[in-house]
Amino acid sequence: MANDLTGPVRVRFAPSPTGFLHVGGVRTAIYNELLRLHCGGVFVLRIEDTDKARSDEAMTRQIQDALSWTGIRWDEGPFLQSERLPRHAERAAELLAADKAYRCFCTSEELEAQRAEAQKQGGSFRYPRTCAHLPAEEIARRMEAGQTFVVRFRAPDANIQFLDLVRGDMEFPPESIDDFILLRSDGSPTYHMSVVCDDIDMSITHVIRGEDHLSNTPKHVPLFQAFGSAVPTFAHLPLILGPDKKRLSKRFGATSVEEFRAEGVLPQALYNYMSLLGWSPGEEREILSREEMGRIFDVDRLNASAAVFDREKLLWMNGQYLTSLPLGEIRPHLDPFLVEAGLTGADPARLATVLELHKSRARTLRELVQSVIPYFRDEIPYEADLTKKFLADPDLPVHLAALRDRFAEVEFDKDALEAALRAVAEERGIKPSVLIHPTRTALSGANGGPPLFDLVAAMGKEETSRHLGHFIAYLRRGGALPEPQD
RNA sequence: GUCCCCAUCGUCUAGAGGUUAGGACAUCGCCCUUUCAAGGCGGUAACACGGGUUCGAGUCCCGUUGGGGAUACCA
Repeated sequence: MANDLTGPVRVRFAPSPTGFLHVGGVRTAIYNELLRLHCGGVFVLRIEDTDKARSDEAMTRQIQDALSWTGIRWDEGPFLQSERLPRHAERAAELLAADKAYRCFCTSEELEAQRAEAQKQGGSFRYPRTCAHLPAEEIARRMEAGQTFVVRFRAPDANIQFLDLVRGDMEFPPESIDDFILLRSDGSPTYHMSVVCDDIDMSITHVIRGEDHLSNTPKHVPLFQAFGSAVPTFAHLPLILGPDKKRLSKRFGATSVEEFRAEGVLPQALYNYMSLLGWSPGEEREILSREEMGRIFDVDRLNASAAVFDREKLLWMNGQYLTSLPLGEIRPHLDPFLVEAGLTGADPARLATVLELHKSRARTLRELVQSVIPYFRDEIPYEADLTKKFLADPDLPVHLAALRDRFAEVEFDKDALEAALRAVAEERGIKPSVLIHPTRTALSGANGGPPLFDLVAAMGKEETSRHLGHFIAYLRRGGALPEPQD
């Protein structure tokens, strides 16, 4: 059970397609990928779709899309577990033939009653091995009579040991498991049978999965051994919690990849943030690419305690990526938001300019696109509490009119515009800021944003003049809405 | 109920017996600045509790408390 991480590994991510890929799943996939990136080897994608009632093809597709979008690449698969069921049953039959498993004729009802009784006595229920040693003739007789049976694993009576990279050497007493079911009465394999069989067939060396599987592992280990197969090394990742320290739920916002995507989170940011939830790179840098993390990934630095998902930090990190990534790289992710905002027809050059101006000011792609909408509007909506102080200055319309006239005469680059505005201010004996703030409102309707002269230059001569004209008229009307046109 | 896992600032974490307990998000203040961000500088803020072991414990052991997981012919 040496922690041998020197050679290539074979890892797998095995989600159930029962819904959207949630953040816990992505993180598991990421750690699998990082180990594969670090050690070399193969990353297998396996879809555990054996619960037909809850799985469908669309969800399988969805999970692959979500993984791809996040930037996770697998080498083999996707393998559909549902297609391998005959193989699992065949392997279970081998155990039966080798007397490492046996037929059990107890009915669910009987067992249910026993379980209820055991609970009442204050203990846990283990299958009492009622059918563990039925004589061959008895088995034959019952089968003859058409009695249904399940196939149970003959659990060994020895301590179960395995290596968990997160928690160290694990040891469980034999009582911690019972003769669990391998094949249901309809002959279909159970989860435990399927996973172990697949992990053997796919030569998985390292099983990285959620902590909810930790208590399944004592069942899986003796099964590997019963098949005479090498037991993989495990890593059980702690769960991700919500702000209430309970299992992460929808109550506190997005929990799936598609939701974060729809909010305008970049895949790089999601990948980076998720990888840091339960693992630390051992250096103080936190903004790390997938490649860098792959290089320095070290399972010893996986954390054993559950982590609270911090949406604020994710958004901060997204802002960092938005600021540092060149526009060309984020552009493809922007398109759905541009469509949503009705900006698909916008002048591409101007769009690029204003996106550039605003991208370091937004935390999400959605925010970014929202902040850019005013540049493409005929009318800028003014907020009353923003314009109040401008309305209080009776001279302002005249000042702005003068500014508008001056702007009409200058070249539209930011230095020339700034010089022009300062000149107007000086001529009129006012501070530049008296002109700057209302101009910003006239052009954007907002009180924040990029440097004013960048904004004016991006807006262009015509639009600037028009918006200033509107604002001057608005101020002259005393803030009233324009008269309706006939 | 039983079994298992976990426990450092509000949150993510560093810390492998001797540290002024470090960083990041959030928060507060200052600087920069026409504004908003970004950035820079600084502040508030943590070893759950109780026993051991040790010259010395955030670090090792036991217990308590708290949180989580598992207890299926689900995966």
